[in-house]
Amino acid sequence: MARTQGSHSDITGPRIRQAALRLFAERGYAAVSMRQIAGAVGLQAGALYNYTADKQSLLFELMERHMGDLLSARAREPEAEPRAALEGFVRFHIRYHIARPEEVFIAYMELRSLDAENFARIEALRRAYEDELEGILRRGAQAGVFEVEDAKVATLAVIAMLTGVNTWYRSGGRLSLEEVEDIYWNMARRAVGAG
Amino acid sequence: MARTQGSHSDITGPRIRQAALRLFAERGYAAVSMRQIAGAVGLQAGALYNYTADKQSLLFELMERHMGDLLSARAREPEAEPRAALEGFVRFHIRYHIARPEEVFIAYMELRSLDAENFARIEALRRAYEDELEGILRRGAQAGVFEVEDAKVATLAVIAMLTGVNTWYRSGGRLSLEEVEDIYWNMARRAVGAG
DNA sequence: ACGTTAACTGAACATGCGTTCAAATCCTAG
DNA sequence: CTAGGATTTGAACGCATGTTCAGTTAACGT
Repeated sequence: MARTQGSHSDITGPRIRQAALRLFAERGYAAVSMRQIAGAVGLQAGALYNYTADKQSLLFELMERHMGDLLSARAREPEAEPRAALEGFVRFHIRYHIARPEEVFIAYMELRSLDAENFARIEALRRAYEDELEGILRRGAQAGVFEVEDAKVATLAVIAMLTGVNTWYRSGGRLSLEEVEDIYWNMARRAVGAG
Repeated sequence: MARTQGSHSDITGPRIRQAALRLFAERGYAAVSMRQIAGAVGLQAGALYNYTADKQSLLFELMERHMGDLLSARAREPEAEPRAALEGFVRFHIRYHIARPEEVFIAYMELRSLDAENFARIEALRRAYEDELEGILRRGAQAGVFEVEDAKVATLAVIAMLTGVNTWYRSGGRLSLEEVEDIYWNMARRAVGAG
């Protein structure tokens, strides 16, 4: 029978994923070796293969988990009419992304490190997330509360603007999370013509 | 005396830089080998070292040249009062970045592949470019024609929004460069409260 | 106390890396 | 035509890579 107590695998698995996450975010997937990941967890490289099929799967699972978590967290947000929905999306995005800088960084810098099949799967998840905002913008435009010339472009522009927060925000800095949310909400709101 | 005609070095140097640019943008610095760069130009790996001290310098020079070109092109733009200056900056940024997707991609994805000294130099150039926009926003805010709560954040938000165009724009696509410029100008303008 | 098995080590494999350099090749100047 | 320098080759260097696997270790259920 399998060991149910004291087994290291319940602990080692997450520790490996966390070390990989940190190192991939810091140095990039291609620049990180399996030996470095193993070393960060106090293992030999061979031991990693009890937890992942190969290096590529390790990256893919990190990205898939992140995108999955993002989408389910988003699904738990309440629905609302366009203006409130936009505010909800903006605040959710800022909060979620600020809390997970490493996952966000990887999910979007290491797309090119995925093989074709894995890339397609992550890309689909990303598109699903973008569709959330695009839907809000389209509904708002139709209702006449937003002014967007091109919903697709506006979607990508707003997401790019919001995600940019991760390039500079550091907790304990000059601005609180609340203040950052407010600033971005005001800019996003005005950008799509919602007075 | 040095050969003045028919010398390959005048041709080979640029060809190496262009191949490195393409490959670095496509696969990432760490994932590209000197042999692959040489192969793309029809050379053996050793020949590259007539043109660059090492792989790191090759990357640094690509990035430094790009940032230098960006800053001098920007310096050639006419000055204007805040609103027109903002429009000028937005259109310039969109135009310049759409024309050089590979340079832009590298200059901002491969910062972490630079050693400490090279990183500091590129970072300084990037900051100088950001200061251009920040100055415009501050002047406009002071003059009461813009409404920005935090000039630094607004600067980074607008630049992130504009640079995001490179993730989706493809020439020959649905929108012309002119239309893209217009859309982003309208969004940026409203985002900073310039009616 | 014992046998079972999950967890891990440590060495090995083939391959690729960045870089160096003597030798070969090519082209120009005279 | 030849001398000489610019340019490139091709092999070699030491080291790192991802992955495999027989063997060791240690904790569990019985």
